[in-house]
Amino acid sequence: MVNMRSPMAPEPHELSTRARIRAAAIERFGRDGFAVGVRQIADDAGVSAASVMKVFGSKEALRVACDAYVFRTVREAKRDVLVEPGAPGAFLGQLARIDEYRPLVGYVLRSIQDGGPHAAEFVDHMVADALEYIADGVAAGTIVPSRDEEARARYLMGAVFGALMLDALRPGAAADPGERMLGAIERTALPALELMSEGFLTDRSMLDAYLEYVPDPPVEGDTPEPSLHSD
Amino acid sequence: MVNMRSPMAPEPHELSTRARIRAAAIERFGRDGFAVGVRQIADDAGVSAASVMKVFGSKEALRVACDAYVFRTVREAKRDVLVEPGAPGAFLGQLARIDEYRPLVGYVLRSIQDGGPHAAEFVDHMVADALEYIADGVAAGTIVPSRDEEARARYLMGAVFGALMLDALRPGAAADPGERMLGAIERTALPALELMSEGFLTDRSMLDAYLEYVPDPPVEGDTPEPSLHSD
DNA sequence: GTCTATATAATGATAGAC
DNA sequence: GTCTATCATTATATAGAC
Repeated sequence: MVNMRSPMAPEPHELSTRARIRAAAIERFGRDGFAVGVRQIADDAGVSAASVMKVFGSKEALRVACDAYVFRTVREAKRDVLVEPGAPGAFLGQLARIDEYRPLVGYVLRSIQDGGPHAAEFVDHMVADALEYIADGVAAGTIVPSRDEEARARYLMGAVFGALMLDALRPGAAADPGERMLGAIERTALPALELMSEGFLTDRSMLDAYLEYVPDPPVEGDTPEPSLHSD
Repeated sequence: MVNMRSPMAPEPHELSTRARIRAAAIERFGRDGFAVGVRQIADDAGVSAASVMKVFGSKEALRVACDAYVFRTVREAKRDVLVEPGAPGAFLGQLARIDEYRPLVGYVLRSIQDGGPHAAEFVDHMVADALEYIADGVAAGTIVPSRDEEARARYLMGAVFGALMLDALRPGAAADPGERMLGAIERTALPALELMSEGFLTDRSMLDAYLEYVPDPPVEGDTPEPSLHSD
């Protein structure tokens, strides 16, 4: 295993004040949203609100620091995951470790829910990454090609975060704030895998009707005819 | 056609103060989120902030009134849509009318993003409705059955709202706040229909691996065997 | 009923002692 | 560097004139 420590605790015995505040902020922002006060974060970190301002300068600067840390850590984690080949066993093995990244995923989800430029950057980068992985799968023959790969990658990203968002709203979800991540994956994995493996509609009449209604993809740029058309 | 007027303007020539404020609040809440101030809503409605408070009592009460109105209107709209049989032509015909409901959909999306009990109620009801429609499709043979219908209905709802959420974040989306709804549908319909009609993975090894990993659905309560099973 | 003016509470941010 | 105490702003909400 490449990385045993939790991504939230770079030094278990002692963290710098800056790192401790940042970890508390990621946790709070992810759990309660960005409207949470600096005093709450300061309390969680065991310092005063004035110290938070001294260290980071402003609440916005604190958020930017959280963004940068989450962005970098998630990126490294994804690289680690992709070192393993895409066999189903490895896929399931990674699932068991995802709880370590629960605060990070919660932060990203909150950022997307909040909207704004921070979220747009997160999303654009994740969509770009997903496009690469999906292209590899298409080339390897494990993934069905799409008429608009970018739109599909974006849709799948939206499905992932939308499922997490709605799972957090299910009856009795607010009671246990620590549980979320793995439980949400488990409740989401089955329908997602079913949909991806077995589909949803039994025939293509809806898709064909739409393709006739809009012959070429409504994307702004290019790719009007993917190479896989055979009619 | 059952309802030609926009659902936001019950009386084009003159609205009551209460209805005018409520319409402005739905628009603002949906566009900018619930952190928007009462002053902004009052300005949009052409009244003072004090009048808003006089009429509704509090900002929370205003939001509750908006919730109730949106909930009721969306419910009526869905019933109108379902009067038509589920043919692809009717489906596409309804798409052309969805822009009328853009403020309502925007409000619901914001409510879900915001979280809390309001959103939970919206979602639970929509999932329950989706369960019915999907059950009809499964019975009619147009929809593939699932091992956990409720989890799938919830996942599909999450995919819809997640796609809308991410579409609002795409590069250059904030510039034209009025465009959103139909454009988002168009950019989302193709990958959604592809996924539902043609699937995503070319074989079932991932799904089978998951089913071996977790043989029975991880739902908390009941419905291990819905009555529509025929085995 | 609608307004102006104000009360009250919470926020981000700053000053200055230690 | 960290704290207590405070400022300035903004939010919801209220009081009272017209």
